[in-house]
Amino acid sequence: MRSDAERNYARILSAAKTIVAKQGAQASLRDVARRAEVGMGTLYRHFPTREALLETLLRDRFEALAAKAAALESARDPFAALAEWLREFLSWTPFRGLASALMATLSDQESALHASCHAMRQAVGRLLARAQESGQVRPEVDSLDLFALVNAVGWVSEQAPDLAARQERLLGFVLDGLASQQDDADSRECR
Amino acid sequence: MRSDAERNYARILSAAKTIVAKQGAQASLRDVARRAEVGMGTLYRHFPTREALLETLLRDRFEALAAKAAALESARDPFAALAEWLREFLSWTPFRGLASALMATLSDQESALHASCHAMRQAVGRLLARAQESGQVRPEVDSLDLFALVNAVGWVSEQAPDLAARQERLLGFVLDGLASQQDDADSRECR
DNA sequence: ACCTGAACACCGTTCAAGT
DNA sequence: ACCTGAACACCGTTCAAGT
Repeated sequence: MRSDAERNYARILSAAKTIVAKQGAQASLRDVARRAEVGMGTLYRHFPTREALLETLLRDRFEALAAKAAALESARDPFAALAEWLREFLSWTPFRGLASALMATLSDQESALHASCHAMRQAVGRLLARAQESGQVRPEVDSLDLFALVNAVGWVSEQAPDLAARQERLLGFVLDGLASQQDDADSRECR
Repeated sequence: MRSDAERNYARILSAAKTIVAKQGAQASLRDVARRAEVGMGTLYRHFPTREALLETLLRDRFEALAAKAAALESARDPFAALAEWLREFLSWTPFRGLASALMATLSDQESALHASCHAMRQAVGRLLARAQESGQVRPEVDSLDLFALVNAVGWVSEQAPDLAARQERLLGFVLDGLASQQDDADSRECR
């Protein structure tokens, strides 16, 4: 990579980090180029799609989360390990629209973000399987359910500050819903 | 209302219904005006904001859902009644972005959609209270939790067709999470 | 190789000019 | 009273022209 290209690449990423944090995933790419003091064509040369740019902003974090999941595989309590990973996942909210961007990667197999997410999803899938083998999580739950629900909680938290404040609570409800149920529907009536 | 105004109002609504169903809540207002064969100023005269247009598209349904909730207040099983209302709520998916639009009304007290939603939220709040009084739902859940979580499930369903297919399943998990829990965290371990 | 920025086709919003 | 559509300031994307 030519030195001016390398410099521009770094400037764009730095600008994008700021602008996307402020404006969300739908931030103006023109604003990014302006802040990076770079022509629009330069931005497109380095990041052919908006998604490629977001992927570069997110990649490191996904790798870290995948590593965290791998580490938690040897935890004593598989359910607690799963819960801890999910809390960790939700604790990082780099910009509005993240939940939506992550869900979009499910359909779009070609995208850079899809690849970036895949290892992480595999790793948390193993955490889920362990929690199911130990009988703590309902056997019919799969990793898509889990990924969808945790992103749903993340999405809710993006919607309003007072909902962000409830994030742990809401995750708790969802986790209890995924946990093995001891009571059936009948016993719930008139207790 | 002058007769040409009345005609334009109806044409705009009809066009909006089609375009918004296709493009979602972020549909192009220009496309709506074009399809209605109306100038942009006419659209703005009748619907000063995008939200006002959406509110008019949604109002009847919200009233029906509020009425449904009121009717379910006298049901024998309050938990089943709540579950039925939530399924009914989720069964109607007029366009992408609905969940987001509904959540936005929470912060924006001035909006037309906020008013439209309020009666419905009150009504389902009473369903929730009944289910709590009967001991079927955890006492710490409030109606904002419930509204957030049901919209979260609706949002997930907007993200991909195979997630829409899981909507009932996901709602089931969430409902079980809100239901009174018989087991505590310790008893979940190594069962 | 890489960068620039004008060009193009869109968009939301406003408002002078019409009837 | 209501309607029209051009005008304005944006946007994403492309690409001829430069170095």
